[in-house]
Amino acid sequence: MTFCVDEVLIIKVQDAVKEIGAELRLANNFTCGTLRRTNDNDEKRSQLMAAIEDVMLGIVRSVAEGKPPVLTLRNLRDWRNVTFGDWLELKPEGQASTVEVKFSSRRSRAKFSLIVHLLGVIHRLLFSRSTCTRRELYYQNVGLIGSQRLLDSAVRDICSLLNVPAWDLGVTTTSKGLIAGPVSLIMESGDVIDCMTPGGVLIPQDVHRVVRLESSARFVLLVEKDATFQKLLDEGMLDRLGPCVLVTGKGFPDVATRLLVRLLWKSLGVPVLVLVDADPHGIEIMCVYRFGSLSMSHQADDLAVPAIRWLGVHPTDIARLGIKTQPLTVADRNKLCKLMARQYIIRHRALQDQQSKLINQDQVPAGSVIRNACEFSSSSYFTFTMLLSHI
DNA sequence: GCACCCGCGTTGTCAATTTC
DNA sequence: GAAATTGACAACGCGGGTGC
Repeated sequence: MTFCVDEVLIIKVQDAVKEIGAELRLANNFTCGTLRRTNDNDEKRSQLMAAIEDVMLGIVRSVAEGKPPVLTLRNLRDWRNVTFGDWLELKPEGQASTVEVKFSSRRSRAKFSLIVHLLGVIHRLLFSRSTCTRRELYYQNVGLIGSQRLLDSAVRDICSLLNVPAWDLGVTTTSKGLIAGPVSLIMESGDVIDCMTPGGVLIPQDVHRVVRLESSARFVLLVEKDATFQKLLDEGMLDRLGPCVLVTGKGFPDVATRLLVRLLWKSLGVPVLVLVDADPHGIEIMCVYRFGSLSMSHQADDLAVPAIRWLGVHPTDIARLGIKTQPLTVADRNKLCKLMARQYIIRHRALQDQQSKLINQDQVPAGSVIRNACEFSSSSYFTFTMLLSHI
């Protein structure tokens, strides 16, 4: 059988785009999307500062009345606290189970102090219209915070308490994702980030300040690993697949990457395809992009892209493509069982079937299929092509 | 007052990744 | 290899409630 790799790649990706129902755009037709109105910012900032002052006043009142102050937060670690529509969503106050952070309790006193300290820092950030990364916050007061993990947890709790995303509070995370392709990000400041750069560009950590996108892309392709991302660029896939945008979160995607993918999908209206390994972690990474995560369930409507299409590698591809495998470990099986209990897997029969297949065959690919496929030896290139032809 | 149990918070560990 | 980002879970210890 003669295989023309270029044609298969191009035709099959186009088929996927058509199948999803999006309109294909001609290469020179630019799509523009306006994302946010910046004149809302001052009003929102004032509201947030008032909300923080209310929390502080509540604490002061408790102390004045001789009562130990308590912060009541929705529990962000309980799967029973999220509902699933198109993505994971934290139940509203009154319906979600809560945790109480009490100053009177020896266990939670440190957390209480940290949250109050951070509320003060955030108030100053809002007042001065500045931003700060979590890492910067951590190093500003290592003694009080203790560990980066505690800080992350406290920031998430504050977001849940105030019911706003962290970027609205001026707290950002250092981004690690990359983007490449015919897309320009126009920032609030007027700066333009051109992503048509060899090797891609680092996704800005202030994605929330992107006010406009311009692109001729017909689809967005998410890849799990940076090695795959670089290889696809080196092989000229941006041209060979047609105008498209490549994005990688380098493993589990950070907030900025997820936010940008969501913005690309919403503003350009193009299909989003994802390429991950056929192992429990690959599936979980795909689910984080598609449905959001538990601990960020209070911000999922800004981060989840429910229209994402799983391009592969599917567990059903393992036998069909003759991929080398190794037995599932106990940890793999445990991970799969927990994944299968999640609402989004239960609701999506196709995902459930793929996971069942993985458990039943008791095999996962040996090593990274995606990475190996992108080494582009004649046989692995064939494997990669077959994956795309499967969509 | 003591023993027991449950829930919660913290810590450690593991998974993916890259950079230095 | 260490340190950084993200995700999750298990184990442990402590506090508080309950029953005797």
